[in-house]
Amino acid sequence: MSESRDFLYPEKWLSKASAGDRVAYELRMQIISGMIESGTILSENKLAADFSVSRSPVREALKILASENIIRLERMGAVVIGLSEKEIEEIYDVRLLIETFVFERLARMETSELVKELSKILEMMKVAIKYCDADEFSFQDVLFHETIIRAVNHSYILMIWNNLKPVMESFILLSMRGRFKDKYDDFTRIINNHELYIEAIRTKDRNLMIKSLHQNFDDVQGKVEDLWRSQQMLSKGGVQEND
Amino acid sequence: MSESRDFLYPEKWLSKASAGDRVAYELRMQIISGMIESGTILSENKLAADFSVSRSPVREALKILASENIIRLERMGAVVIGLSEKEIEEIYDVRLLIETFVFERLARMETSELVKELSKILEMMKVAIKYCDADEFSFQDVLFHETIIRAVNHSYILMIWNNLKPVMESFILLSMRGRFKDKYDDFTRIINNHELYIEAIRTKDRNLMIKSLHQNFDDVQGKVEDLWRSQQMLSKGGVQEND
DNA sequence: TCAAGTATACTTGTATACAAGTATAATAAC
DNA sequence: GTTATTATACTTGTATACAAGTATACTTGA
Repeated sequence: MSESRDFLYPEKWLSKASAGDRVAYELRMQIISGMIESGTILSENKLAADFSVSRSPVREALKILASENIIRLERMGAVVIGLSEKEIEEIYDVRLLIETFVFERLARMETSELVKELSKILEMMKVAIKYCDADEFSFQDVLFHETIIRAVNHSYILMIWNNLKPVMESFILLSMRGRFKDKYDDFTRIINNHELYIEAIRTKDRNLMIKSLHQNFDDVQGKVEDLWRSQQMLSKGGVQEND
Repeated sequence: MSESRDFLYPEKWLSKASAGDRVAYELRMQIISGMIESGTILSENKLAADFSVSRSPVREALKILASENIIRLERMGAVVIGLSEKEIEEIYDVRLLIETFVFERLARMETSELVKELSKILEMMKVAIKYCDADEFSFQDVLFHETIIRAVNHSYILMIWNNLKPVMESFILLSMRGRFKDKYDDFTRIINNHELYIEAIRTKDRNLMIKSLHQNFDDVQGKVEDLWRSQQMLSKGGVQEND
């Protein structure tokens, strides 16, 4: 296949990565981009040949991708699941779940340091836009949310994030690369939303946070209704001291 | 070390497991039980020798345990994290998060089949109690919650569960084994709580579900306050249609 | 032409070998 | 005695080899 680029995943992000990680990152990009179609059966030997490595790192990569739910390990071969609309919605459900959880914790913490950190990342994002660097922009975007999540110091919430992150990162990366071509003005909206998010954290305004979070999802995907449905789910999560 | 049993994890649950899985299951039990102390540095070679397998399955096991957050892979050796009070609270946070999410979905579904399934599992639990089979009881207990989660067909929520499950299972297993010795009457309470849970699903009574879920956590751990704190977190998760 | 059995070319899982890197300990220089 | 350097015994990551199992295709028999 004569692709314009040899690797979909930014090579400079792989400087210290092992061969297994490299295979995982690249394979993930190929799956999420649709370059490898859902339903395809992957063979360890074939992948090893394609990537010019032995089966060991390939096995490692397949285990990782299986834990991320984008492939399914079966008796014979690994079946590609990929990211359909359903999966993307589900990822948003989970992001909404954990970021809402995190926000509740933040509301009881000193957040001035975090706000400063986030502002810095936002500046970086602006620079990335200025120089049309989609990859850098995506990196900072993911970092923005990771920084918020890390701030509450919750190892099992972080565990969920770590499981979700690679898929999200790949998805955002592909999405942003597309937008830098034809929807350049989207980015001012994205920046505004992130500013809203920071403001929500600063003032501990829960509603503002939910709003900006939803708009952020919106920015990546362009769908609204389902997200607000999830949000309604959470809003019904109250219990009126029935004890 | 002259333990009364050679393996902590029930061997009959490992009938189709690979050597890597076996090492993971057993190592996890040893870590969670405290037999291997937090801070211990595990060596691949030493573990391979201890378990009489090669490094390949050991590496696999360490990767699994690292993704479950009970060890941390570093440059030289794997450092045991284990389950302190903090981690247990965090696991409960996550369970509360996902089971609440799941319940909201269930509230909009036909649940008669699920209720029937859960009733069956509950019967099994009763039999396990009758015959003092702590392992079987734990198995059914975990299955009970997994059945509920699977019912909503949400692959990314299931992904979180799959990551959490082994640690939970081990923890419950150890906890229940202890109770069958000295706190036998705890089990009638546990059964009651599960009946409450089923009733909550049947009648789609959210408050009842939250109540029984908390009592269930309570049953495993014996702590209340922190759980109700988490619950309060969720209850403040509402948004008043600010759009 | 069709059924049954066998052969073959796959598959996974595990063991082992090796290369490259890192910490510890022992030795040498001062 | 202290510091610097070398040697050694670890470590991880990757490649390769092999055993056991499974699906496909082919052959053999009717």
